[in-house]
Amino acid sequence: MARSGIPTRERIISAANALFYNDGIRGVSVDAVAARAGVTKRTLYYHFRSKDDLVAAYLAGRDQPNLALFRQWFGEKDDGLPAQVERVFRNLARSARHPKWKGCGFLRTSAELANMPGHPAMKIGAAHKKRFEEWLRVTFAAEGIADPLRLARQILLLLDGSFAVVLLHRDPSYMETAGQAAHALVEAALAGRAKPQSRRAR
Amino acid sequence: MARSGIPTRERIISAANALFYNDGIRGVSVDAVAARAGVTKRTLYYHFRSKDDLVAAYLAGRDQPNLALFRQWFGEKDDGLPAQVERVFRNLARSARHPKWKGCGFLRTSAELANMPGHPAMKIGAAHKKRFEEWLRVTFAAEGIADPLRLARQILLLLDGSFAVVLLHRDPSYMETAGQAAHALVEAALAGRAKPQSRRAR
DNA sequence: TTGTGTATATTCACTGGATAGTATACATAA
DNA sequence: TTATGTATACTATCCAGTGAATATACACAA
Repeated sequence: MARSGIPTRERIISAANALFYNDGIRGVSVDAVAARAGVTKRTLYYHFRSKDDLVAAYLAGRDQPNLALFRQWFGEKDDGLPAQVERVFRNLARSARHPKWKGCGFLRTSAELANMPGHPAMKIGAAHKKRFEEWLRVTFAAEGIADPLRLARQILLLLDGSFAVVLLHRDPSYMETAGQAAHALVEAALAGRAKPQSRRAR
Repeated sequence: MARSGIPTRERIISAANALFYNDGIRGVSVDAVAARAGVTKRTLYYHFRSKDDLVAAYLAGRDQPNLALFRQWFGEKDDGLPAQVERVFRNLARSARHPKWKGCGFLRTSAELANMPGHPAMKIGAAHKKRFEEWLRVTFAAEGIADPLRLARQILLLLDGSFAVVLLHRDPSYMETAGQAAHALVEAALAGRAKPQSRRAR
């Protein structure tokens, strides 16, 4: 049972989240996670079979909240597809200005574990990005865009590119540049569709 | 002096390159680099002050060859800016199909060392990407594109995005998708320029 | 109400191995 | 003989994972 109100397992994942996101996987010891969670290492190993298991749980815990945030930014206003997509980038730029921001946890973990393609964390990261891509694809398809998967992937590429570039340069304005590119690509795709559907033009 | 023809320092950097690129920075011990270079650890520490110093040398050694490769791909044929830019992505996709490919060493290192913004490797990585961006900008400016820096950054974002995405999904076709997006953005920028300069249209 | 068994949850103390970096000495060439 | 380069052997620390015991909660019988 938990010492505080929050169950032990949740506290461990929360500690892992803070530490892994900030310092990377190999940069954080299991002892450090246990200490931050206020638990002994042996307790941690009661709840998680191994460090790899803990890493997987860390990423799994970021999946839904992340997607929800993107959907929220996108849906804040119904001001047309190009503007909605661009708004995601602008909000991301705002997040990236916070000093604790360290890029995308999924991408950073996959970069660190690139030599272990079968690692559970890699699968969770890939699945997360696929879910994001699929959400974009469905959204674009509903607007009658001719090749919604291609456009979804192009937006994803700009998004993940901006994670990488901003992490390197510490200059969030790249995210606004990416947003402009995304705006242009979506607009061009809308202009090329067969019959305008359901939405007034911007 | 070197045991073989190649000087010791070069052999160490070459060993570091192979190991760090494949397994990441924290995934490789100094002992492993020394062993691969056929040198004792003490010798390594004669040539490099610390592991961080070695990491910096590893990245510095990748800077020019990388840029030269991009320039070569771009310049293979003079078939118009959009096609030239897209060819870089297609060649990159071909590289990415090799089993030893593990993304961009600069981006992966920056992802791993994201919590050490002052690390020399971060500065070298940032400088490398800036040099690439600047080469694109100059190239675009010579073609009379209105906002060459913005276009250069958008191409860079697509490129680095494809590094990240392909590393995660192990699906190089994303690079071709990125190339198509880059093609479209360059073409749109060309269409919008004031007066067509120096080059026949495609 | 009290006792008892059992599964869950947690702790302390430890192991075996890896790791970054060093003290010291030896070799070789200008 | 002095600067450069290389080797052997060492230190101090950290780290993933484990063995064995203990504590708590709860179901159920007396």
